[in-house]
Amino acid sequence: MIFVKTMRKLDLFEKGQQEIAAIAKVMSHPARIAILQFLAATPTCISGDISDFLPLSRTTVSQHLKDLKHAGLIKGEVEGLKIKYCLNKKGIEKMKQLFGDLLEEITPEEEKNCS
Amino acid sequence: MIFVKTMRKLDLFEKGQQEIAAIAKVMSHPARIAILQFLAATPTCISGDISDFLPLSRTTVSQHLKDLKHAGLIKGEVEGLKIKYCLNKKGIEKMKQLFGDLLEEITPEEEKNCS
DNA sequence: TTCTAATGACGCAAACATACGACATAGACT
DNA sequence: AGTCTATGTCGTATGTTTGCGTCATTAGAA
Repeated sequence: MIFVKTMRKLDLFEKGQQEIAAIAKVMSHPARIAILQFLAATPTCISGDISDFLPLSRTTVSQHLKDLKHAGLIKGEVEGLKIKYCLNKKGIEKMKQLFGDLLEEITPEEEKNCS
Repeated sequence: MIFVKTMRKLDLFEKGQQEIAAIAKVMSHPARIAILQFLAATPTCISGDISDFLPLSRTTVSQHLKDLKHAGLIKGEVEGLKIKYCLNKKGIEKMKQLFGDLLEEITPEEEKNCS
């Protein structure tokens, strides 16, 4: 493997670090947060009225949905012409555990503080 | 405010969504995760042997440290020529709470699942 | 069959992130 | 003063993300 100066070096890190970074990246845009919240709050797993709900074009929302789906945080289910989206319990749980473990690991103990 | 086609629309979202997205963005690179873990594991808040520890150039690590500092997750303290870095308890706690609240909010209840 | 509506895929332009070498600075040590 | 060392800043090349318009597809309606 040849590394050019500007090549990303993500894979030089540990698998756990890569995993949490990947899931954090998905959460790093307010639109995707908003989509997750919308799906959590909407009892009937309604499809792309998500586009109407967000201040973004339908195309852009579709893109964000793809990212969320790819990360395993949501699921899509065809229902005639429309598509029902909803949270993927398994993916959300996974994320919860990843973040939980990390946050526990990096909780500072008082005596280690510099100032 | 004029929006060109390609302008980011981050500020069209709610403040809470922006906050969590911003903190998630900081966590979205394995190098920064690794730095936080290193600081948590190193009792003596050691400075830039972080660069030696990571498979990145000193300049790049410095950049990541700046990002973490800017996000309030770490602190730097000058000590003669060297600089002691360590976790910022307050920032870590804040992140913990933000993620905790969100994860609780988007926890799917069984009956809402599509499939 | 033909029309319409919901959606994803493709491709572009602007903005942003990553990585690094080269330079600048500032403390410590002759 | 000069020199070395630890560090940050700047510029720059390349890669990635965001946002959207346009197109193709597919399911239902007429």
